[in-house]
Amino acid sequence: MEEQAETMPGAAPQDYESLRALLSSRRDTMPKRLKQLASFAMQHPEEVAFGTVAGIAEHAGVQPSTLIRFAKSLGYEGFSHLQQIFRDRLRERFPDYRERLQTLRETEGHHLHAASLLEGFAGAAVVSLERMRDSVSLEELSRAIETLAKADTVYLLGARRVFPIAAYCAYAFGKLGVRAILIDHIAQLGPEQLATATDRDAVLAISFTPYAPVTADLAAVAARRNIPVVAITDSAFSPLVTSADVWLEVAEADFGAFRSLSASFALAMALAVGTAEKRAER
Amino acid sequence: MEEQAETMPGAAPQDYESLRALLSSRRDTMPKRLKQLASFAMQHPEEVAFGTVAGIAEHAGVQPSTLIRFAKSLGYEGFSHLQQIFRDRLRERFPDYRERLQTLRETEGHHLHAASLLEGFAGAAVVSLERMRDSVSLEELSRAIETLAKADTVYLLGARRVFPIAAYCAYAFGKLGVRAILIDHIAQLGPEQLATATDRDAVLAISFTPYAPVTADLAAVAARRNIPVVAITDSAFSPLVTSADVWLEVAEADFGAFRSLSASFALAMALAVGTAEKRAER
DNA sequence: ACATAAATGGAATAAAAATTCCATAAGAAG
DNA sequence: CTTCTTATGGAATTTTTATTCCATTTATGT
Repeated sequence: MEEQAETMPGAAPQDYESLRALLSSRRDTMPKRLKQLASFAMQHPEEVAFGTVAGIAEHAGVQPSTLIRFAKSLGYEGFSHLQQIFRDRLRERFPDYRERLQTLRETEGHHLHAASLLEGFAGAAVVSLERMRDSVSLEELSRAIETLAKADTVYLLGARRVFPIAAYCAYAFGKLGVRAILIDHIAQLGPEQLATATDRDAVLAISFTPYAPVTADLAAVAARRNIPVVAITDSAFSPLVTSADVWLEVAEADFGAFRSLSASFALAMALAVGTAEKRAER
Repeated sequence: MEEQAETMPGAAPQDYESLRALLSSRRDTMPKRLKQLASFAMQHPEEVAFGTVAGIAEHAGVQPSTLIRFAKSLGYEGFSHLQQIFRDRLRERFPDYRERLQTLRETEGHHLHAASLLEGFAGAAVVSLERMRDSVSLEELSRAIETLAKADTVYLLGARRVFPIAAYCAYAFGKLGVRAILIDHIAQLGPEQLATATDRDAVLAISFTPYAPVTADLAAVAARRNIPVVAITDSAFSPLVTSADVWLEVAEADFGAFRSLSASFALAMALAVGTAEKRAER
């Protein structure tokens, strides 16, 4: 009775999709570490395709031997065998729009609408990002980073449609160890939330058409009090421009009535990380 | 005078396109076996990316040692180093990537850092969006839209990193005339904010690794009370999956320690608009 | 044709990687 | 609480893979 040992007798999935399915179906019965690995593998398939046992184990936070156990528990002979599945997947696929349109065309009526909505928003986001890549002034971006890096505390200003960006900045700055205060204007306390700012701090203000009056007003107040203002906005005609020491222009594309926020997010992230790194230099 | 040995002093191409260029420029001056190998490599790049020295040597009809000589003659430390270039190309499977890097390389030192940060975050966003386009299940997306369209009120659940998405949904649903309540968990009142929800409403829960416990907990509470739960999450192993009636998978790419949110945003927008339109049909 | 340098094949060696094994810990069943 | 099973971490081992080295061949210039 030796040797039968592992779970599935040779019934290991031979392609990525079946593997994915198997993993999903087993997610409730897997031991902790194996589950952890399964999750990692689905999130970083390229890493599994190219990495070494030791490297992947480290990134996934498990022991090397766990990878082998994992592969065997799925029916493979060893990790190398499992890795082959991940590699095959990368070999096959190359990006093409042709394929995408084809898929869209083949989508049955029932799902067609959902498909085109998703395609539309994803498309708008990609366009925005592409456009930003060669429209943002690096000169200004560097200056913005300088300004924020010098500040003691960064006050984050963004209302309505762009509030999510300001909220994300609060998260990112926090994680990076940069003191930041999100002016969320709760109970209409915006002015009071900003009241503690001095000229040794800085304001990061975000606003797009139609410009929320609060943001413009508070930015103006800050400027009058000599607090450095960095602005992210969509044109030279924005009310923020007059209050800003440095301003960055981002033109987002829209789909239907909704404009993308992707480019602004990317820009905000670059600002946050840039600021933290510049501070670390000191 | 030993050790200088190889042709180019460390000036090895760092990306596929430069390598390609170097190879064609040397086409006429290369010795027979190296030329043979160069030609093979250009014709079977995947094989070079995935294969072993012995395997590739056999296919290309040369000795294993020739591969090492080949790599060194191009300025690499060894074959493994050269192979990395081929692997990177498969990882970053996007057409104009090359062009991007070129621009980056031309950027002057002063702004280089800002430029690469921006490029990195924009790149991660685009990768996420592309990936989502062929990984999201339209079937599930349609079901999610159905579920939300039937609901009286949509309760929005998202904490920490993904809070901005939930906040944006609140904005979008509001504009579209769909009643929605953002559970912002202010003063730790999350459970109370959700208390008024009934089985005629629905919850839209969003959470990615590392999953914020609140979100999982509240989603579980909702499920127990028979409130339909739609989840946006990053893998089948997410704690949200067990509570969800429908769940949508989005795997975001990251740059440095920060993961993109672009794909999730696009998906959330599609959900919101899809929901509003479906309601209008009635 | 000869001398010299460059290129090649192939075995030997070194390095890196995958896999096994076992002691211990955590968990389930009684 | 005890016993038995399953899961886990980590070192030891084996296997695979890359690289080096050198004897031999092939090309190059005089």
